[in-house]
Amino acid sequence: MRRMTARPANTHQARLLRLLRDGGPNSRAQLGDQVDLSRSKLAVEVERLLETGLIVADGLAASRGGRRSHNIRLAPNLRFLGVDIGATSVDVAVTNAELEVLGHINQPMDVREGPVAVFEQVLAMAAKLKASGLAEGFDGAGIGVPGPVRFPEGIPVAPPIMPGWDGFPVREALSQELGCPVMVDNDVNLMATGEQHAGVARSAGDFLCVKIGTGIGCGIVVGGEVYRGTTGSAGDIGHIVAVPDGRPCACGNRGCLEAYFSGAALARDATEAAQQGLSAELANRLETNGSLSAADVAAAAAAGDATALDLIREGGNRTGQVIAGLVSFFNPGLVVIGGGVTGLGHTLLAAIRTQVYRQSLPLATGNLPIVLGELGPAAGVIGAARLISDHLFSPA
Amino acid sequence: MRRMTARPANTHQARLLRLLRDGGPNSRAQLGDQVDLSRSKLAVEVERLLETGLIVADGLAASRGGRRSHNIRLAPNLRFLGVDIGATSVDVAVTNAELEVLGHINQPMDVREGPVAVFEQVLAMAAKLKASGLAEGFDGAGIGVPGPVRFPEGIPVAPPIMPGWDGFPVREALSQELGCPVMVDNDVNLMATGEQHAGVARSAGDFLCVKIGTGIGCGIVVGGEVYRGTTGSAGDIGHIVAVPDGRPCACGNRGCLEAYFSGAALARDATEAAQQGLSAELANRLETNGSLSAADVAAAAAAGDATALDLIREGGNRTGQVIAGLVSFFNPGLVVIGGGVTGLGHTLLAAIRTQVYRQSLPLATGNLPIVLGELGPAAGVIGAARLISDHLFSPA
DNA sequence: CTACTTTCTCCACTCACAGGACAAAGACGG
DNA sequence: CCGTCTTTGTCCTGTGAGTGGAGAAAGTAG
Repeated sequence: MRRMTARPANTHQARLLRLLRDGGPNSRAQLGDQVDLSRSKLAVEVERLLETGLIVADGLAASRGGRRSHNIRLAPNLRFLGVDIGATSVDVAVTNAELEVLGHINQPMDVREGPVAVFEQVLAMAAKLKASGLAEGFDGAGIGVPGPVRFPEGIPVAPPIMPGWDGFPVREALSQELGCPVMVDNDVNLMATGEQHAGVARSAGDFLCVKIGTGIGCGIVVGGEVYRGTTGSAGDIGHIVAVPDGRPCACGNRGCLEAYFSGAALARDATEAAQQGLSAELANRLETNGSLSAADVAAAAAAGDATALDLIREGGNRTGQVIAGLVSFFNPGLVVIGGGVTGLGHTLLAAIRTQVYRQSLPLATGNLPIVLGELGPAAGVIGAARLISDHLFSPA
Repeated sequence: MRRMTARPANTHQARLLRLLRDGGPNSRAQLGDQVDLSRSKLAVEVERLLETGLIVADGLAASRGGRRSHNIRLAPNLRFLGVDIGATSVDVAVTNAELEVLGHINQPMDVREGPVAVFEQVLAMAAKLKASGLAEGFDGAGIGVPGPVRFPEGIPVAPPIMPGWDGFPVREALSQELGCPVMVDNDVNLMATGEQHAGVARSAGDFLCVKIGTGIGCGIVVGGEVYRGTTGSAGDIGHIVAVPDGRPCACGNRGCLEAYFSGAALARDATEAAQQGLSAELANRLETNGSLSAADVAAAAAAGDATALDLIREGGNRTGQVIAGLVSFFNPGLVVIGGGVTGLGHTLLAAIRTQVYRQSLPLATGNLPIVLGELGPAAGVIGAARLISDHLFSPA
């Protein structure tokens, strides 16, 4: 099937497409109220968009006391692919033009196997979603990778946990394979984008989105736009020094945040605690599973295990100390905590909150919500879909 | 005398005014090359600006092989007032429309005496500059204050070191007194603005400007625009925790950066060292002056005093550790070090560089210059003039 | 059937702007 | 001194985006 070929011809059309994406179907009159254009001009632009097939006018809305309006909506067959590549698993989802998730698959994977193997798996997952009848094809795809990206070109640069990806032209390669436009970004930035589009950060202008998974990263949003830094590594807070001359870290330095807290560090510390006989609960799980993960610690904590709770609290304290510094520096209007460890829930959140409210400036924390993300694993894929849709809904 | 009453009527005019401000006098043809407007349209806008008196056409430039061009320049009698209020002194300067400093006065002052007393002094200093013939009046004034500011209203909010200023309508009050438009910002932001306009940061898009004076602050520039945060306290890094559970700080917490390094901390540590007999050089100066300042430490260090050098190095290390964290987080393209302690020079810079290059991510530090500001005490007043000129050279 | 409301279309008019023709003013060679 | 070339600046007309009003279309309420 022939996919979306047209792009908005001007900023008015782009504006209209985004309104329809974010606000759902609308009449011409309602659109007119939002865009500050004369009805005549609006009608012209809508007509042109109808010609391109990007939007359709289907059926009439109920009357509101006068002539019934035509329902204008984005083409119902538009489909975006959202891909969120983590360190140990992939999420792939299909959305419609309104970025509603129609289907979502998660599979384990090892990012270190390199781009070729990973993309093979991603394409198979995409094919599976297609086969299930959710899409006839994709009009665009957004990809998140767990490392810094040279954004304009969509190429990972010097990613620590996925060395085989350095310099691999992700955007170009996937665009070729999928036959549609592709945009690539850091997974943390996409989580922030997702929470901004459909989650807790909907009304926030400047906010931070801390993702605690295998590692720790932070999405930075300034004035509604993701800030990526000079070389695309902004938000890479996992190796900020939390304790001067502290624990050795895998990166070669000492005292990095990730040496104290992250999915990996938590699993390691829990294993150690179990082996030292500090917690029967954890030892039990270790024996059953052969190894411990962050999820095990979460479960143990939920069961009331004191050691697990201590580990979470201590990690939260360290993380909170670092976030406190970032809050003083950046003065955000909101801090979102997300990622794989969200399962640790309110114990973690409480520890982080305590540190931030205690250490940051009162003026910066005065009215600062610190909350868990509300989209969970969907945040990344929604953010990815939003990324490509923002790109496609821009003047060509 | 009647001052500047007009404002640019549209973005084209604003653009032209800024070009003339930043690039100096120009012909219509040269302007046309820079603004991507047709000559006809350009001629119209220039004509209108000439009518308002914001620009003047004086004399003809030398021929470049054809008809001689008219020199277009900003009205030569335009004057901006730049005020930089520090903790212990004020800088006041007059600039022309091109933001060149025509006269600059510095006087000691205590910001804790409150806005009324301070403004009396500032107005006297402005009158002095006026009396010396540098200005017949001011077309606008920019003011920097050492604390957070609610920017749109120009009102300090909860400033720690100047409690008497909390909520004082600085912008409105000064605008009334001076009879011209006034803009207010944090002094650190203005230093960043100054270095961006006329200093080392001229070509930087995203950069940090760390000001080490009585306290420590950091100006954040994102995409060429100062980032102020949600409540105007962004960049307030003095009370970021450098050492968990470290030295007690005046703010009530422990281990704050300012407890380890700042003009005040350095003076205190030097006094202590002198009293403990660790340094003859410092003891000497203490006896002579009755007290020690950061400048004394700088002088002692310049004379080769080991204790002074150690103090600077140690402070630089602590500061560098904090900056390293910010560099990982923000991934700037440049870090500028400035403020009163610039006199500590390369000993300080070397310590900071060492820490940053050692602790931050290689990708973030790969091509990251860390340099001293080049404008010294003029940075703040130039930034202040730039602030008000940006405001006035915007469409009304 | 009339009065009123809301939605949408059509049309004439305005205005910003581009782009070319052209005038002004000088350099330079003969 | 004169023609030719170059650069600068002005004038004028055509075009296309956009506005705003008139009015048609399609309803509801009485």
